[in-house]
Amino acid sequence: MYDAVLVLAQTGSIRALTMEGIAARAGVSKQTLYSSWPSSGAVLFDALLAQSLDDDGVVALPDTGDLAADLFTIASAMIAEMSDPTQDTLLRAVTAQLQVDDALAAEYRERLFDIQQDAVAARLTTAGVDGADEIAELFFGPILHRWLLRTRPFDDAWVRRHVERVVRAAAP
Amino acid sequence: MYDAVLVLAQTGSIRALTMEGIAARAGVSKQTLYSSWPSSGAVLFDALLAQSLDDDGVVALPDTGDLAADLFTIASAMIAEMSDPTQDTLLRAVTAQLQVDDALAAEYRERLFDIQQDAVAARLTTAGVDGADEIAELFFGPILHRWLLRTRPFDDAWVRRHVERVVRAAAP
Amino acid sequence: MYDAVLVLAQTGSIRALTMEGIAARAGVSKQTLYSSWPSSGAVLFDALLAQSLDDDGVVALPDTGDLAADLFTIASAMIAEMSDPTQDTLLRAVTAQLQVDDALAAEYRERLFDIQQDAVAARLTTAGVDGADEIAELFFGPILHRWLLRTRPFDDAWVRRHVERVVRAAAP
Amino acid sequence: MYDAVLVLAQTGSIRALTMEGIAARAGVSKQTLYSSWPSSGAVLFDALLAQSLDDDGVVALPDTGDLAADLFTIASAMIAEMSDPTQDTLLRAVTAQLQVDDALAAEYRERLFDIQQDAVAARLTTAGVDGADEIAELFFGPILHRWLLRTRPFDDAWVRRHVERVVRAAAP
DNA sequence: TTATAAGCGAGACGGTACGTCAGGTCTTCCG
DNA sequence: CGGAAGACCTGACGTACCGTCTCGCTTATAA
Repeated sequence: MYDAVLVLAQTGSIRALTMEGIAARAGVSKQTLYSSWPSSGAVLFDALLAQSLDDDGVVALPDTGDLAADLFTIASAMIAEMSDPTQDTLLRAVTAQLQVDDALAAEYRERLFDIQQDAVAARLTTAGVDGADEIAELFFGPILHRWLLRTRPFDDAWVRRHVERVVRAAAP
Repeated sequence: MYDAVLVLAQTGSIRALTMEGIAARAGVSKQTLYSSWPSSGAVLFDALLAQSLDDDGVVALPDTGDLAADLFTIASAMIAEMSDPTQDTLLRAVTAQLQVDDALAAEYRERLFDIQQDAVAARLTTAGVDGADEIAELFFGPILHRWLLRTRPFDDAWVRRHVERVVRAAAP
Repeated sequence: MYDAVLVLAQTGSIRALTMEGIAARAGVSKQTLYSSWPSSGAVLFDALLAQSLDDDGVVALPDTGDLAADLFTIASAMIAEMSDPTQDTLLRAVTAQLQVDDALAAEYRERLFDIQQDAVAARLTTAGVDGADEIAELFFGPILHRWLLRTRPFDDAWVRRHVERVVRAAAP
Repeated sequence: MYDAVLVLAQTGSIRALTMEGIAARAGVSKQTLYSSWPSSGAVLFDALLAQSLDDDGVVALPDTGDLAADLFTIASAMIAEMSDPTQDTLLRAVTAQLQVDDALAAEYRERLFDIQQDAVAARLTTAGVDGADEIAELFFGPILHRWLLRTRPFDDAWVRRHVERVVRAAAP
């Protein structure tokens, strides 16, 4: 099932990611799809999740003792993921649905976003940062911003500067 | 025309914002709509723009000499706008379309986002900040993040802390 | 099982008489249903049969020596049965299926219709009528006609006149 | 549109006469079909009507002065029509729907059946028959009966005998 | 002033996808 | 090990919008 989603995300446009299309591609009836997911957004989201978990199974963040270096590593990994065309297509499709579907948005927060953010916040707390949640937002926000609005491509130098700024802002 | 969009954005759900619905509400044929805009996203976007411009006509940012205070004012204004239910509905509908429609995304950047960002960057430059564009991203990113993911409601205290962090990060 | 059919025929519309619905109502899996009957028509038909047989067990026609009186009795009984809402619903559902399903139609003739017709034909033969089968058709035809097309409600006076006409037509 | 229906009625089984199939065969969208007819039964019925009217445009019954001969002509024409495979398929499909759809049944009576019956009743009245409506029922009933239940094929000898019986029953 | 054209409303149309229902088949698992 | 349970594919249902199109009716300009 997820394979079908991924294939469509790779080959077709974002518009091809419909319940009808996924069912057809997976050789599965629509009914079967609807019995497992209530909407195309939910399927895409789970496919995304499955895809992410294939990689590492759990969100394990590095802790080398050097906060800036670790944040750079984390950001680079995120960006690499978001830059993969398949992931990008899926993420954008899901993001579009999140605007429209509150239930899906809540699930997204619970099962994907909060976990990431909490992990980063934990790493920040380890480094002695106060208000780690909000610093985590400061860390994620601009990355989301650049990706969502496609204002500028990501590059390592920017990531490095971004991390420096976050670290500086986190200082007491 | 824009009135129709706004009425639909107020009363109906986000799903009601279709070409068909707008045309019907405006007492206009679909053809007339299509002759002015290529997609529902474009209509919504222009309605959004028109709505914003009704308020002030131009993006005039304050410059009291106190950077933190000015950024707080700017952020508060943005947040107030994004918190208005009508604007919120419209913005989310447009944001959803931006993921799918590249042309619309480009127009959005040109006609709405860059202007805001450039204005803030200019204000930052005035305050002697280096790399103002990236600081502007740092400023907007977390606000977008909170709004888009609805992680937490906005409140003045958070805005104040956020601005402080941005200012601190901008320091040389 | 038949109970489920009858309950559905009473309470729901004719459209509720589906394999799925009957299985659900009977608390039985569809497979169980299919293992005993090949189609919804067959279930309905057997339910109909069971229902009829509950009443008298066998088609026993009166023979008082007065042909017209006996035909009137027979017709009245038929009409009473067809006027019962539950029976009516079932009969119409079966009749609809008969048009589509030849096997069912054959079974219907063998197990329900021919028996009735032969009984009437036998009664007619007893009364010295030639070509009793065709007279039986003359007897049943208009009743079926009125019921099927709902042209006019049944009433005793009409039945009486109808029987008279059949008797007159049967005369040598 | 009607062509599509007729082609399907000829080539496919009675089960192929669906809204989806008709639309596809006619090269028309389902919406267009639904904008003209509320159900497949209605389309089939109109196709049937159009087909009948193509032949003669109006129900013109013969009046040679010889009632039995005229009834024979009428019955033969009816039977010929009902024996045409295409017409037969259509008629059975419609008949099946009539059991389920009251609105369609009413329309059928008004636009097809009553007209036929009234014409025959008028011819009977011309011949000095009392209660012509009920005699018309006596005339149509057994024909419907034989066709509907497929008890026996039609043949001229039976039709002749049937007409004789009707005439005899109609005598005062 | 009248003819001509442009613009607009209305809405029909071929499509695609939606979400649902029922029909039959096939596997699985329990007694 | 045989039959009940339920998952599954299929196909049709009726609906909502999409983007294109044709039809008349205004209305405004030019002859």
